[in-house]
Amino acid sequence: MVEAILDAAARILEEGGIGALGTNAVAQRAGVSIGSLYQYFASRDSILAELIRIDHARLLAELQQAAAKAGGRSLAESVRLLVEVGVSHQLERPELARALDYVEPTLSLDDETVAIERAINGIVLTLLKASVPSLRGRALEVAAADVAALSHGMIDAAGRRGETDRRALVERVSRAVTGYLSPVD
Amino acid sequence: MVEAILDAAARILEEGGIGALGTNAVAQRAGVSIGSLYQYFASRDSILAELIRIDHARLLAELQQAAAKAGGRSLAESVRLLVEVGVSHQLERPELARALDYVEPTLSLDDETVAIERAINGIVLTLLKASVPSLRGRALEVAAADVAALSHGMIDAAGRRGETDRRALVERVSRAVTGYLSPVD
DNA sequence: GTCTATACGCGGATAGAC
DNA sequence: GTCTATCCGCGTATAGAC
Repeated sequence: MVEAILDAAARILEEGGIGALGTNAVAQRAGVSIGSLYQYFASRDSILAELIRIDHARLLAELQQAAAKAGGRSLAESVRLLVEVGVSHQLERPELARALDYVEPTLSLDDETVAIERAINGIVLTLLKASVPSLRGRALEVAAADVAALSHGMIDAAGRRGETDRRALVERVSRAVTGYLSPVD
Repeated sequence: MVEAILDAAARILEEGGIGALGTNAVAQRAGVSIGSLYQYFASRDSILAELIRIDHARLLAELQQAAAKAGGRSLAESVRLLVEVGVSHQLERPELARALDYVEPTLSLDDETVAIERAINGIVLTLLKASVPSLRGRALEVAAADVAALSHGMIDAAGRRGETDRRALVERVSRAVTGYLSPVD
């Protein structure tokens, strides 16, 4: 039931954007009544918050796997592994990812989601710390934010253009990241 | 009058996001009645479209100036000049820029706005064509889209974090762009 | 637990007075 | 041309039957 509602909400989001996500639409799409929906979700926003939590949790798990695999390898290889995760995650459902990205800052997220986001940021920080020792303190944090933002920007734009060649995209994003980092080193 | 309405709409957008932009709110903020508003704008969306048109026209004008100034200089210097324009444009009113960015794809824009966007893209294409001769055809277009997207991603994220040091940001974005392009050359 | 029916408010848009 | 008043539809959320 909860599953059906979240699934319906995700589909509506990627087809019509945030403006199309109404409780009536979700209930109808999920094949349940509006009354039943409100037994499992307190509000429309709580549906969105749950979608975000699940999405981020999946991303974190994939990143942790990739980070474990990257342990000890070169910066270029490590970057590639993490970028692969980001690309796959975003290109799987580009419209959905984009809609969630937009709405996320406007929502009050629960503690668990906040913790997940901190953990994701931590993975990038750890990688940079290990691979680019000259980066420390605030410069390290800025660099982590920058590589995340430039990767995300490129991947999101590629998704909007309908790009489907993940290999090529991974290649270009990895190049941008290492290019950004190399003069620092 | 038109001016007052657009100004009010812009302020509401940057304070409350797209969800707060209602015709009633705009009219009240502008100090005019809802009836008068509808004499100058056919719908809520037409207000948004006009905001976007004006914003893009200003950006284009600034980019054209920068491109003229960049003529003949090195790739690094040319990139820096254009990035400076992008950073200044976005950091002037970060929330507004972000809201317009999001809503833009969902609107049906008039021909003039479309032409402006093509012209903006053309400036980047021209720069890359002149500075990186090895880029041609589709690879050139992809590279232009990539540098625009990675710049925009970094600048937008910096704006969201409240970063105000434009020099430092210009420096980092320029580094990312040239880093992305250098292995191609 | 799930349904139908409905209350409630809000936002877009219009009518008509001045 | 600008105003006030209002219509209308939609979306959230709830009440109450089954």
